[in-house]
Amino acid sequence: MKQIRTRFAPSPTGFLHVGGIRTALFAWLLARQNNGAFILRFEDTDQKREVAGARKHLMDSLHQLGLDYDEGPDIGGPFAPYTQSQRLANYKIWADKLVASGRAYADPYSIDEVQAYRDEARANKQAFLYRNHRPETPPIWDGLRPLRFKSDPKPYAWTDAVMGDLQTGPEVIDDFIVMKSDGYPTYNFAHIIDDAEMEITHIMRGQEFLASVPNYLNMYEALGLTPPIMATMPHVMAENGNKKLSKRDGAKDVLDYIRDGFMPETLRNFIASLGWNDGTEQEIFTTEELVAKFSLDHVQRSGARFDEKRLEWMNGTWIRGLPLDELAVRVAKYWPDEAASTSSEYKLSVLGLIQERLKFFNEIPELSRFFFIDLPVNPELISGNKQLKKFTSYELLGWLQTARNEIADSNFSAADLTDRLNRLLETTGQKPGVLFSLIRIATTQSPASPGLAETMALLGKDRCLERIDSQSTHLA
RNA sequence: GGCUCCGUCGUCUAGUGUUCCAAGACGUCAGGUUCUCAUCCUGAAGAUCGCGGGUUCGACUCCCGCCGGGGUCACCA
Repeated sequence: MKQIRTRFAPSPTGFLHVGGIRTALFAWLLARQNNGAFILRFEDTDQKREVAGARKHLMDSLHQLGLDYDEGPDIGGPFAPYTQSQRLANYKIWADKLVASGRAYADPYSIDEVQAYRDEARANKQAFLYRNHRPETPPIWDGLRPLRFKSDPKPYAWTDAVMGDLQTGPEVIDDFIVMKSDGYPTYNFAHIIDDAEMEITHIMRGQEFLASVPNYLNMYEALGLTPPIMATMPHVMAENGNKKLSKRDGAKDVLDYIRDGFMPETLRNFIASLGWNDGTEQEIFTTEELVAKFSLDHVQRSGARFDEKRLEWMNGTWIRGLPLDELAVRVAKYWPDEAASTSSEYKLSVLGLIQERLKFFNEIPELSRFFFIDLPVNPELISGNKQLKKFTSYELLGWLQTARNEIADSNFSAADLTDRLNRLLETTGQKPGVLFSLIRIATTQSPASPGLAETMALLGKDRCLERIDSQSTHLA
């Protein structure tokens, strides 16, 4: 059996959002699952749209998501180069073939003339077809005019690995441009040549190309090539509205998610779940499971909406599933500045306490800051507390002093603190909701914290007593 | 407008003719776990399967029409 070869072929015009990376992920999964090859190719035939730094950014995105490619612009491979602007000679050969066989001709019209035809079609509420204006005696192609495909309009029926059986009539076939007047090929032509020369077996691409497929089929015929298997992915839609996810509408760079502390495992799991499932009710998939279970015929035909809440939930699940020491390695650069001088043992303990409430790594500073520095006393924490605001400062101060005395000679193990805190409930006659809230606010100056005893144990006696004293001074 | 794809809880999905007055997950709400936040557990609300016709003993599942949404009709990909 022929080796399965898939490719991801972006144009270096910007970053990759979730919709874009999904196409890459599916192509990667199919290759890995079949022991095939995954290829990266840059489609840079429109120099005007090129964005500086986009190539590197694209490769970084793939690397950071763990979608390693076997052949590509930077690493080469048996069919190098993998950048279209470096393959101009290849396209020229095939274009000449087309001319020689009478299947391509120079476009004699000016841009304005073609536009006039287009406007006319639009005014008549018809689809524009260039071939309705196909010149009878086109000039010799000199490379300065666009070269057009002389299409052979006919109906097509084909099978898309995702969409199933599809068919169209001859009215969608047209004389599209093969070579632009600047000497570069169009995507429509170049990708066909490259995929053939690079022996690509499966083409995955977005739904926006579906309408062009019959034209490609027509071109494959004219070139005497066998089309690869085509798999059309439904769109990933933006959270609001009915539009597909796009940079214009604020789609986020996948690298931003990585930067915010979403794990690659999560991203792979989540992005795969947008439009694919294995037919069961499983939600969490390791990448190994994804590779083993992925299949094109389980890819959804309808568009999927991107839901960031679900992403956060999934990342939290992945974070909780990680061994503490491994999590520590991953979050190393997410600690607040104030943690710089603390030991890794201390940070590991903090991490142990906040692991279960972490949704993404960037939340670490706000969740952990009070473990590293003394936050200023914030009176609103008490005045805004439903339980505490009913009491006078005098009452609160009294309980705080009682508490201070009780814990002053504790060994500050979590167990001992728990005992003493329980004892305090009896001596003060207060509910935990009152007493513990008070102590928690005093020792953390934060609206929320991990369990009180564990938090205090980790903070240590000196810090706790000092903070209780600061709070007391404010109440007095 | 032509062509084309899609249409199950707010969201992601399960469901390929009789087991579905439709299942799971996220989110939401309520309760429990000696404080908060989170986790975990329990429960609730939430889709007349876009609408209307067929076919069939039986349809979310097949067929037709309609409606709604998307895509495309570039010397962009």
